[in-house]
Amino acid sequence: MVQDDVFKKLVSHCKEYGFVFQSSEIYDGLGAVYDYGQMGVELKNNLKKYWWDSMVMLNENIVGIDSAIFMHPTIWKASGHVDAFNDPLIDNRDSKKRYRADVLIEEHLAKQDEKIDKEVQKATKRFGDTFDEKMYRETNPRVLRYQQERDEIHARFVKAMNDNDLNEMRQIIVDCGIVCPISGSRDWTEVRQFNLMFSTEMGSTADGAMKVYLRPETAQGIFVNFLNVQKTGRMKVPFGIAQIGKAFRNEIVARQFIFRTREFEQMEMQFFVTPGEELEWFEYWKNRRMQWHQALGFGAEKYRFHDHDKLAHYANAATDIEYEMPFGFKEVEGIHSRTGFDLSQHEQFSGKKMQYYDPELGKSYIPYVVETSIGLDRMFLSVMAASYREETLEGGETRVLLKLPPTLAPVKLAVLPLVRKDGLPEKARAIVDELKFSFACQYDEKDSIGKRYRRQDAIGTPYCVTIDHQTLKDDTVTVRDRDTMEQERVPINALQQFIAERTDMSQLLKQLTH
RNA sequence: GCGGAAGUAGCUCAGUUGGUAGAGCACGACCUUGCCAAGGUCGGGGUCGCGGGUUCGAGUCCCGUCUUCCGCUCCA
Repeated sequence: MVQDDVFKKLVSHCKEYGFVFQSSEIYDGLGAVYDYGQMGVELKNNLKKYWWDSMVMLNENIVGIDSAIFMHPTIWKASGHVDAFNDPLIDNRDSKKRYRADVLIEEHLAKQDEKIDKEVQKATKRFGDTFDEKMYRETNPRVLRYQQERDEIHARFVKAMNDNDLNEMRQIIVDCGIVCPISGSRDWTEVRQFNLMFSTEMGSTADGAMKVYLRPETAQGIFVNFLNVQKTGRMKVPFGIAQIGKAFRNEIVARQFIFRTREFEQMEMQFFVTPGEELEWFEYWKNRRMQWHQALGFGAEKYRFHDHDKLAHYANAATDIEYEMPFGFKEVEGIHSRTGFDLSQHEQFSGKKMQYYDPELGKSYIPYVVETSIGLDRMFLSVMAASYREETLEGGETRVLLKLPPTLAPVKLAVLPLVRKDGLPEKARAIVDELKFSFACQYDEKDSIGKRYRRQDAIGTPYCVTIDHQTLKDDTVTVRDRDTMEQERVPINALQQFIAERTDMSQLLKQLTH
């Protein structure tokens, strides 16, 4: 309830101060699509830089690429997305619940298996040691009948899935008398196909256009360029390829502000290793990635790993890094040991060898992949949630501030003349003109100095430089710290260094190297 | 997609039994003050989410629709 409140305020704050706007707002908005405003884009760019530098700059065996959003449609067959991202869905009219039709049928088949096993178990008890289970399964009329029913349904189900026959799937559900677990009713809607991939057409429609997809993940752009980068970059396993880019998923339900959107940005790094070493590297990247998050200083207790119990078909280890959002611990980053699945698939579908010749081992192999994949928009949300504060000051006044890591702040410093006369504005402008080549600066002379400080607090500006009458005499200014609200006097010619050593990206990156 | 709630100025909200839209903050100009927001004067800004309907008249009642939030569902 209280947390809910905080979340609402955060969303309002994002809009009011130009961080995040709803897409197409003047046309009533477009569902689950958001735009980043003048402050948001700066924060987002800084997050990208933090990630990119930590990957590409700090690791000599990691390089970046920027692959196109459009890719050959066969790539999505090879990756499994065409099949896996196509769910046949069915609704129960009484409970209003939605199910995956294939899951309902699979569950029914599993129940059928249980029934048979029960019969066998009963018989085992009855006959004791002399019981021949195999014989019993093959000859007992009741078991045979159950088994036959089950096999028939199974055969129909497999065929329906292969043919993508939605009507048949519904018919199986009806024929099996499958009921909704909630309502117990058999009042089912039609089965509808829901494709999580957006598609469009490439080329002239007159002479038969090609259906192409908007990529549902950036990873495949890395896999299909694996050999290009390895060969032209003379990369040796183990090495990694990093990429930041947009991806698109037509989510059935996309909610919770920018946590789940239909158009989103990923920062992914695929690390290619010798098969057999992947689990060590998986551990290595788990720790490296957690360190990256925690270096932001929001507190270690805000993060946790969530290991997957159920692994995807391509993975042999997987974990999420979760951050405690106002609505609970939520996945921000995934780390997966993807084995050789992706490259093998592309080898098979493209007919091209996707192998690496290892000079040390003296042989070729398909490298295994350890993936780190972070949702930039989620990361953005976690940073905003972690930074948003409402403070009560001595004297009962309140202030709203974004306690952003200075390195990530959209504006590094505001330059403020204490009064709008006596040449102070001119002096302030001169300072901005000098520092704007190094830092994102803001100049503000409107309203009282206290009000201006609060405005900067609200967008997370770490330092406010104030020009007063003493400045005119000795060329010093006061620098006010966002978090402590304390001021210190700094000579103008020392400002550049003062701000740099507190806001430069290297300050954050240096925490990662030990 | 289903159920529930909501949508009035940039933000937070008020608006009576239906009678032609308000407040605070924010924003702009000027004056004043000058180191932690909310002094003074003046001003800009809303076809009340959108579209229908009922009515002499709809922010208010009815229907549809869009968007957001919560729950369900989904998230290889």
